Amino acid sequence: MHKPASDNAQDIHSSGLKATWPRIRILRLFQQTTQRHLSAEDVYRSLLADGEEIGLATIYRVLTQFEQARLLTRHYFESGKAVYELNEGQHHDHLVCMMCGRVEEFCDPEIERLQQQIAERRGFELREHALSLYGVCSNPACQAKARAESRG
Amino acid sequence: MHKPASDNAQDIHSSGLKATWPRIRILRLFQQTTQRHLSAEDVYRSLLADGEEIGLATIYRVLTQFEQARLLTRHYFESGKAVYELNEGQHHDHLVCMMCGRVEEFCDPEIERLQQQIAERRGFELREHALSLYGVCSNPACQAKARAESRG
DNA sequence: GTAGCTGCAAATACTTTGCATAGAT
DNA sequence: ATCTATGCAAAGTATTTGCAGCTAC
Repeated sequence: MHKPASDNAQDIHSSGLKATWPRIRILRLFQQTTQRHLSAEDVYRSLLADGEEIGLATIYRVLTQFEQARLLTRHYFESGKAVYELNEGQHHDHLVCMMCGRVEEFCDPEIERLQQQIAERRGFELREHALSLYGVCSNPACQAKARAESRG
Repeated sequence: MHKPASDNAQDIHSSGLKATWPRIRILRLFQQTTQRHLSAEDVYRSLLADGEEIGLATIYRVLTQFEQARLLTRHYFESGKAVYELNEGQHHDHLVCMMCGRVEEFCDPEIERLQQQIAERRGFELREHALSLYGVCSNPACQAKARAESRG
């Protein structure tokens, strides 16, 4: 049985999940989109725009399963709603623009080391962490918006 | 007009809010409780247990106002629901036990400095940040629970 | 063939809002 | 007296679940 080079069905299958069409499409979306961080609603609308009508309930279920299978990771970003991103093994943190919502990623080994040290010193066995920086990005539109808000 | 030494009505009043009974009780709860981080529901139940029946809607409104007035700060802690804590001016980050939910606070100037540096380097004007470490605390019950879970 | 998956609709959890009444200054 | 706050109930968003039919293996 031959499979296309970029077939993600294997990734799904090796997580103990059946390689169904909705799952293949959802995973592919994360692999191909330029917008790395997507909410359930974002996924629903993206697929719909692509001609795939997949029920929201299914999307929520699949995102949860993918997170448990460590294909995706989940974040909250102070927004009260979850966003997911492709888990590519390498840990990283986030820098979020409060004006346009753009998210950049970074990883600072020194910060990682200090975190580990802090946890140890307090008798915690560190399992994971979330560091998000919020600010205003270099886009002039964002800076203008920020000024307008502070006047507001 | 005299007021008791620890009267928090002033704090409320100087934020442009009327010093009403619900507000006084809610702020006092944060000032006196040992559990620093409370959700709206937590506040509702604490006050109820104390004989104060204050509507949930009011609690949500007051928490939002207090946050805007910078008397409280809000966090999400990856839980999908907001928790608030007293804002005592000094910034700090959080260390959360994934087993018992206990939250410790810490502040590491070196991490703060590195964050600032990372934001600058990418042209972001840093406004705020959230760093939460998740792990298992030193309580033996938590460690046992962690082992049980990993056995699945 | 069968265990596991999907869609739908209903349920749940958290939070916000409209409106009439009550309260603070 | 006036402007604001509260309580209730209803609406809104985000997410989960029960169930009957469909699909991958």
